[in-house]
Amino acid sequence: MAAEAGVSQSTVSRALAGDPVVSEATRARVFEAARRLNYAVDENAARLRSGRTATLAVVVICRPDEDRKDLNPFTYSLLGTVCAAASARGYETLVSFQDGPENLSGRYEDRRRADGLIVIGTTQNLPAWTYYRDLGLGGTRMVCWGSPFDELDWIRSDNNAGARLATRHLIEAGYTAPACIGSEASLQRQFKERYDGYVEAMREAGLTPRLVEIEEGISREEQGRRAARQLIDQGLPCDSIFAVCDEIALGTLRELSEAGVAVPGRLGLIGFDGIRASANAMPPLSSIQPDFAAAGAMLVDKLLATIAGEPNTDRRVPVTLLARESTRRPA
Amino acid sequence: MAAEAGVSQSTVSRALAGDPVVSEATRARVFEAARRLNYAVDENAARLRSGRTATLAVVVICRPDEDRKDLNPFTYSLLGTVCAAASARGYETLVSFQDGPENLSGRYEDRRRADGLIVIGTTQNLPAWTYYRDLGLGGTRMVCWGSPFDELDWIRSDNNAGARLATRHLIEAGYTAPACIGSEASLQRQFKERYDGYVEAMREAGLTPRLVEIEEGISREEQGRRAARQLIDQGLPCDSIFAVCDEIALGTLRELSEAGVAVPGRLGLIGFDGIRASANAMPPLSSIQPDFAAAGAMLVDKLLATIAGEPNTDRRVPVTLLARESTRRPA
DNA sequence: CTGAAAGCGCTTACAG
DNA sequence: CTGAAAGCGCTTACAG
Repeated sequence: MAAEAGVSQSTVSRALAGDPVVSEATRARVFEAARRLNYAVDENAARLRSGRTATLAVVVICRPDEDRKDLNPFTYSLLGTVCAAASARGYETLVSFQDGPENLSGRYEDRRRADGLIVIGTTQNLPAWTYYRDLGLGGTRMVCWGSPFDELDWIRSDNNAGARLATRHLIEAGYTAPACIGSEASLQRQFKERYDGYVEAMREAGLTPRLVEIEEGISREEQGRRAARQLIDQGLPCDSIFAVCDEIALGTLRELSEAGVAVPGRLGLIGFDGIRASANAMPPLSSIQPDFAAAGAMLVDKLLATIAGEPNTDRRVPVTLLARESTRRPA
Repeated sequence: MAAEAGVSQSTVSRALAGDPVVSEATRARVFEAARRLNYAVDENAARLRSGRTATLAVVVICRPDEDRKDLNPFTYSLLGTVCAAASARGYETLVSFQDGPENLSGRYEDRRRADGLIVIGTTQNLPAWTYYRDLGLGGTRMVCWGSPFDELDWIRSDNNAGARLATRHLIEAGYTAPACIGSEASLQRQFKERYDGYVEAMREAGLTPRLVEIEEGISREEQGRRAARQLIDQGLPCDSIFAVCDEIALGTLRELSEAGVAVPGRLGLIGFDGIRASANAMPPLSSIQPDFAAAGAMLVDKLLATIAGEPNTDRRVPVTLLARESTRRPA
């Protein structure tokens, strides 16, 4: 390659790396030769020598034995925006889906495979999150979405603002008894934050909060179904529902629909997360949507700041109201 | 590290790589030392020296300017199973989402970043597929899902069998005039295969096929909506619909639903792809589901066979019928 | 079964 | 602005 361009190996390297010190004429000659030979830099050698990997590892935590095709679509959307944000900043992404203890492995930095780690996915896999917490405490650079722990760097939706937005939307639409299907105790800490926001908005409106606590150890959809069943069995002591995530809300909606409860007539319903499937529900589900692109960008930027040893205090992804047909329109 | 274990560098390498030639006692000593020092092999150096990357690149083609969170969920599910299959075979996955010409880059092999390439994603981006076709013709080892071209290795659903399954399901349920919302000309060649299967099943039942051709250049959902609108405007000259993909079927369902057409009473509806969102539709959408895990495994296995220079003739992913509420039950 | 030595293909001080 | 040289941390013949 150096021979083809008629320069030294060093100059080839500098030209291709965009070092401004090489002359324009030389650079052109080198690029032309590279094109002729279909030459590309061996990244293994480059990375070995330079010590930089320009790669971020993205770990998606799954529920044990969960079918890969059935992951929460929220997770997939977040994966997409994380990879896009990394790419926009010149980083490639090494992606893996992990569930059981036998395939947990986050030693990307030690192995010089990546400069740091972004961990996303289901909260419902405590052993996996414990493994990654310990790794992070051991010095691996990482940022999380959905960790049940607070020790490590994380990014989350602005859950308080979103829950207040949802609750006020119900109240402004004329509902006077919004209940919340959610949890104070779930490993998914965002649920508690959303419930707290709901409680605050209710109190401010002079209304009494009502929580239907979800059951643990079953799918989100099934949680929504069972909570709806419970409300139906109690004779529907509410006129609307704020469900703390869309997957739960979709289960709730199906159960209500099968029981013949009219939405939004008899019961208004709003979820949280703004997943795409909520638009396909009937009626289309109102929701609170985080800015997905911002979420991906914030995860990547926080990790890059950590790697560079710079401060980065952004933690909350802004959210907006998606008012669709599962809630009445405000008067 | 070698000092810590009291052996040579060569022996450390052999022990950690699992070379059966090293004695059990030595291996144990090396592993113990690695644990103490928290040592991990520098993969850049290992890969440089050995020439193997144990990595597959996975490229997801997006529609230009498409929001990363709005990709067809089919694509995300396939991404998940591809990564899982690669991981099960000892390969890591370098994932990137590509759309515009400025971020098209598939030179993973040249750069020694990966041993080969799996390309999936939307068919609706001809420049991207053209780029990858040329790359493949130039010798890059790759396998595709969704390419509008036939030149390269590909894996697809068993579209003929699936379409026949769907059509016969409608006929057996008592529908006598199933139409097809699909395409003979779409870049998505799978649509033509599905239409052909529909036509065959219709002919075998002595029925006359009817195609509602989708419009190009709009989203799948919008294609479904417009086709439904067209049928409604024609006074519904059919009693059921086979839509060639779920995203189209969901658009169709929404349009029918807004127009007050009862599904499955006035019109039966079945889609294709078995995406998760179809289960959340109201009524839940019947569909043809490819075996996603098999799809991911077949893509990876075909690529690994190509890399190893071995034959691999598997191309068709088996499909099954998902009979849900959008079609009447067979008598 | 283990060790000494070569070399994978780069980047980067250092020198000019 | 360019080149000669060192060396990143491994793996792998080769020798014993």
